[in-house]
Amino acid sequence: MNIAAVERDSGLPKDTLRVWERRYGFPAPLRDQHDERLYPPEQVATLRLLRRLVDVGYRPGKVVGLPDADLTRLLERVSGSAQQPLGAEAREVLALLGASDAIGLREALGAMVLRVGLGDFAANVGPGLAQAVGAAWSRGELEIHQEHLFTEQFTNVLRGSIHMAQWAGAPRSRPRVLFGTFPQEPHALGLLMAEAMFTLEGCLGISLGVQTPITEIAAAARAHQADILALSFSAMIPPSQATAGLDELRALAPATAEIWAGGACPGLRDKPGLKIVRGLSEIAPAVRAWRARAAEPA
Amino acid sequence: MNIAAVERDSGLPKDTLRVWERRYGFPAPLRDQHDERLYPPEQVATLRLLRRLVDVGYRPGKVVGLPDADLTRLLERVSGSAQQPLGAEAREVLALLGASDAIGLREALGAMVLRVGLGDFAANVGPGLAQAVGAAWSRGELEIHQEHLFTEQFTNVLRGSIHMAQWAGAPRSRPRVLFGTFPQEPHALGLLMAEAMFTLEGCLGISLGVQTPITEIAAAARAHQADILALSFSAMIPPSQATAGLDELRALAPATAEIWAGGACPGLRDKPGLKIVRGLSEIAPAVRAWRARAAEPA
DNA sequence: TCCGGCTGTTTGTCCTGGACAAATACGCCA
DNA sequence: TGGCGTATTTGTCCAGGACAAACAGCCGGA
Repeated sequence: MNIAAVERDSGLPKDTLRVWERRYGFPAPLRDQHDERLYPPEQVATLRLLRRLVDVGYRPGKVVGLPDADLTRLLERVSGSAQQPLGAEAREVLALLGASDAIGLREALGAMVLRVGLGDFAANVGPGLAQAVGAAWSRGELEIHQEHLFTEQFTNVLRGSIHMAQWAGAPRSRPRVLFGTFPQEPHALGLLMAEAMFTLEGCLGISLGVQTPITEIAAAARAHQADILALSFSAMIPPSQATAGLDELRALAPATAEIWAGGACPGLRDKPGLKIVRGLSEIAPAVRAWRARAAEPA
Repeated sequence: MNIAAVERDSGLPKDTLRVWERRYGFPAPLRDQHDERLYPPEQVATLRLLRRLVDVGYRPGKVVGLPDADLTRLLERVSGSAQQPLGAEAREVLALLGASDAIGLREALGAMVLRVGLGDFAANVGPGLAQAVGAAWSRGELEIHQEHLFTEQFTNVLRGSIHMAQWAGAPRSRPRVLFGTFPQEPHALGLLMAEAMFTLEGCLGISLGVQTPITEIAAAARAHQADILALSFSAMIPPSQATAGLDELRALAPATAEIWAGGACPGLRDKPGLKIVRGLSEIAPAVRAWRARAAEPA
């Protein structure tokens, strides 16, 4: 793999890959006949581990260069604290994915929504499933195509449920919420789960889908007279980019629109005009608080 | 805007921005107190125009450095030649997008499906709408966020219709069809329209979503015992990459699985084990032919 | 004991200018 | 007109230097 492929795969910018090599002696890629870096697959795998450790707060100088075994141990210590014993739902989903049973998977997910309700599903079960699938993938127990299958079926079930929720209950009302992700963020799952939570609260939601340029999110906020811009971040996105992008959006968006950011991206902080939503279950009370604020001055 | 922000916004890599400046004298960013590039907004807008011209085949050396008026004229010439008179549906959709009426748009698309039927919608109306929206965007009549809104609502309506179609009619049967796109191809619309056509023919469809690595598509073909691998290509993807990828997939996938490729990518050709589907309405007869072939040797 | 400010170190990102392979255009000949 | 070999264009890579922002560690005061 050449350096551009590794950048895509590991999420580490080319400059960082080169400077790590210079400073820490790792990665140590081979060279092709034209002296360009060629990364062996196992080094790319190690880089993925390092990326995750750095994301959770380890400093590169302390961990780059350590053998894989140590890195895995550190990661387990981190995720061990966050790791719950897998719920029955997660076990069922992993079993169906292992068997490549697409239809069974869709039916199982649909049944879960019906059993626990959309709110509980989107706020608790869904994130748990996504985390379990991601963890299984990073342990090598799932192939990429099985993760794709999960994403696809999960998306379908959630979209269908949101669609039904839009017609149920009271007619849609304010706040008008605009959903989107930044250009570097291709993951739609977090956005969809947030959309479900807002919809259940009776908000009027409009989604721009993933990977919308920041200037365009701001323009859409004006066009749709949005009250809230809801942005979703996965752990994949570098926190520095997320923060920089949020600052840029805050400068460009109308002052009447609040910006709410959430997701698995660590290191985000509240600022004037920017609200960090730490979990999906915070959305419902936050919407009620918004409505109280909106009613007050009137 | 610094160079990283411009890379995000224009889609042009940092290296390319610097080398254009060195070779063509444009962009000509200001410098901050630490000699780092600062791009004024109007240069970023010009870079977006250039990006689009390069994407449709112009060579950077010929267009970088030209004044904005010339670039706009060239862009108009490109989109003008492909322009057909707009149907009533397209005019309605463009009007709703212009008004940023998300709810009206969804209702209009839903009504279209009901009026002409899913098959006609997916095979004829849908591609026409997508083309009209793309053309309006390249003429500068639509903003990016309005195109995103269209994609999102179109996707929702189509997914909902496919979901209904799966429960209607005869129970799903072979061929088992696996849907996907190559890693460089992020567009899901073509794939969804194809999924609709196959579903209407009673096929058992399984989607991997977009941007699945080729090795993973092949692995999924085995896991799901797929009869047909359906790949979708937009005009964005370089034909050389598409051909190379299809050859690789043919080599990796099980011989029992046929590969069907379709979409707006020019220059694709039939080969042994590879079928090019030139239009969505070809899918129905092709599925019937597959079934006839499958029944014959038995 | 805890907290806020100060200082030294770490780290990511930017810089220049050079190089070359792949893609594309061009000229030539059949 | 169409196929083929050569010339040009173009994107991406390289090295090694620089510096600001983020961070850790220390210290003194409440």
